[in-house]
Amino acid sequence: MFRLALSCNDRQISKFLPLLRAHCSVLSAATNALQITSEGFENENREIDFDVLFQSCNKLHLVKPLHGLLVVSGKIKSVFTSTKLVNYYANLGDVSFSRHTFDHISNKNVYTWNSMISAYVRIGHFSEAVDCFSKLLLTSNLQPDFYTFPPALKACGNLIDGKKIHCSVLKLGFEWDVFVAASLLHMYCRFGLADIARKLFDDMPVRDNGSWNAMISGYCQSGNAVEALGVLHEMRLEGVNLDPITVASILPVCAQSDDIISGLLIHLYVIKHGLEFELFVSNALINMYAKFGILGHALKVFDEMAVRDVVSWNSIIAAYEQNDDPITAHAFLTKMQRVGLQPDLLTLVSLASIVSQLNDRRNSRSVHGFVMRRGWLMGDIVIGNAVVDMYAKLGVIDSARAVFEELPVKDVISWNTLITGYAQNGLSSEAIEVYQLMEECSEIIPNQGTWVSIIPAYSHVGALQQGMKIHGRVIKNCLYLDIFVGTCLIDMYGKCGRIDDAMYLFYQVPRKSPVPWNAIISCHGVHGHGSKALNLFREMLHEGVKPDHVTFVSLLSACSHSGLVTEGQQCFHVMQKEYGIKPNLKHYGCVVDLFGRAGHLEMAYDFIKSMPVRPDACIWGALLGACRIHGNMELGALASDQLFEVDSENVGYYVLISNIYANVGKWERVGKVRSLARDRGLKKTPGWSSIEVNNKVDVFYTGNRTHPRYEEIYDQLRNLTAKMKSLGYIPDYSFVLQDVEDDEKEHILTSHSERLAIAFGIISTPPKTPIQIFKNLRVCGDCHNATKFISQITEREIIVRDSNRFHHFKDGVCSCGDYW
DNA sequence: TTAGGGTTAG
Repeated sequence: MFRLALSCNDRQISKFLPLLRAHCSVLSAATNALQITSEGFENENREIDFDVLFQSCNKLHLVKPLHGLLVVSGKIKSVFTSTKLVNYYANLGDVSFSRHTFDHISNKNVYTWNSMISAYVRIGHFSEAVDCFSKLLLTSNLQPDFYTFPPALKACGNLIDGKKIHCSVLKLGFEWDVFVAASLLHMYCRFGLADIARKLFDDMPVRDNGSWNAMISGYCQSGNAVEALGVLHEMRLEGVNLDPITVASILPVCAQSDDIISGLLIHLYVIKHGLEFELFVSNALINMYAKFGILGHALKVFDEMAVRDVVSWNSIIAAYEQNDDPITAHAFLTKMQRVGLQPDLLTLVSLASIVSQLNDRRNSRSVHGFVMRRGWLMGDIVIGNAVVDMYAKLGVIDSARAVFEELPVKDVISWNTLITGYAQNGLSSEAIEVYQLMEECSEIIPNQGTWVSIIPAYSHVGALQQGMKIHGRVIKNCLYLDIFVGTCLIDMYGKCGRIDDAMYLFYQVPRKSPVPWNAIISCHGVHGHGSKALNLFREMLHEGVKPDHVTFVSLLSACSHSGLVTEGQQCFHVMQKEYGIKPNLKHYGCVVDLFGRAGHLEMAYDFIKSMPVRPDACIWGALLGACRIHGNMELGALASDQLFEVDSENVGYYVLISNIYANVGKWERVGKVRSLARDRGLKKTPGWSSIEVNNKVDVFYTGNRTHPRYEEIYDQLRNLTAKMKSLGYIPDYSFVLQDVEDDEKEHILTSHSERLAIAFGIISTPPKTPIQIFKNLRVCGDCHNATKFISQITEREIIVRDSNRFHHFKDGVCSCGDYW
């Protein structure tokens, strides 16, 4: 409309005015004012009274067309009037109209420029604001004033520009203007030069609340929580009262530094000084309580608010979403829409997480569509990353990848999200590939999140050498004392068989939280060092660290791997009685495993029957696994019946039960189970083993003949088998699950993936050096026996990690004592 | 007649 009006000639305009008046005539007071003004416009060649015009046109939504008419006819002579229009459009959020207006003002003054700069800043278009500021300096003959600097300082994107602006401030003598000074303080803090800010602050002749707030929020935004609280303390000592802005700045600091006491005291101050009905304050309180996990307090603040904006709603939604209550979070979202508030970008960020927590694949598509239709996916990286994360968590990793590829800008979090997505869906090789692609982008600098996502992927495929390289970089970045990175490294060394290194690292990292303890206990567990795991648990208690539910999973599983039945039972008891931890299905599964592995199959079954919750597939799976080890076909059949009722999709269980039948030669039943699996469209997970030689991971599938050195590998295996037999090795055909002749059975056993990997290790590493391999499923019993012989013949230490635990072979024996 | 310092995020 505006553009249309600009292209009108005088005749057209005079035709348009009566239409305008006719339109206005339906509205009384405003219309009168408009009528008088526009008559004045028509009859007299004088400047229009814009204030009157504004008031009336604003109500009628007619500012734009009138503005067009007035500009064209040259009625706006005063630069103040036209600049006012720049601000008018900016307040409407229509910065392109502001710019259009701005560009048509021929006699701009500094007020005009200031208005344009701050219009850009207000909507966050900082680079345009900086451009505008530079043009003011370079192309106009005007000088900036003290209104120009605060928005310019807010907009500047780097320290160099910031310092230039500071010079300009000094030259013009605005340094001690409280507004300009606060902006300078904030700018220096933002770019990590808090000491320069502090010096300026100390030198200020006059300080107001804004100066103190700038210091506090500056410290806070550069991550210096302690200093921020320090400034707050000084402020109190000088008798300055906190205003709503101080409170809204400091509350996130309390949350960030986990300082509940300060948070509560500030809330008390808020109530005492009547600040509790300030919107920003309430919103900040909700967020703080949510971070502390005190949802009751967050809800109380929310309930008592007289006015709520979209931030309030987003905050209460995120509070529940981030505290594992997606259902309540979603209920708030529905309420928010019911009161007529439109969700914004951050609402959708929460919704993406809610949908993935609810495992709701159908609605994930709607979220994606909604975000795309609004154009947010292309414009904002946070929502883009949230959508990638949503798909990854739902296991729809191809969609996650597709969204990732389409993001116009990718930051380190986008990459970390995708790497974690692959790793957590068991696709470690893909995770590693993506990480390597990321390393090729020079503009992306890996951070803590990157290490936490890539280290587990390396440890999953047993790439110790690659993992150690990452360890080196972590040390360089001083992140080795970070609890999360440290724990990943402990886990990696443990899973790669380097338990001493894991222990060394464990004693370096902070150990106040149970997280690193859980990792080291679990490491000892999978190595079959049950007593050591129990000792570590006692040490943990001695150091005053409170165990959590994960600690007991690690501990129970450690006991079950080492056959410590009594100790395991005690742990299960202590967990409930002393620590008040209600057992979940994982704990129950460990106990079933504890009894089952030790051969107490009836005890395991009785335990399942006594459970207060419905057993899931893992529970029956544990019993079935135990039946496989101890060859109990009857109980195995019972377990599998129950299993297929709760989970008929997991192919592993079909394999287990068919193994039990094959073991006792019931080939007919084997055939039945297999065809059942086939009918349900399930394919057996192929077994593979991997080995890392010279920084490269080689993967072998059973019977694999595609490896470039396969002939040498099979030669090596033939030689070994001959030597093994002379030492008393007898192949155990019960591990061959096909009904074939004995010759063929021996060949099948020899080409199991674990044996191919071991043979490859023997031919490609120096004699007598240790070999470490990884198997994705459980190691086969015959291979276990064979490896004992191989370790004796080759005088090598052979470490095999399977999906269950470690087997450490040396001099013809295994550390697990054949208990696994 | 324009300005500072403020709450939510992957």
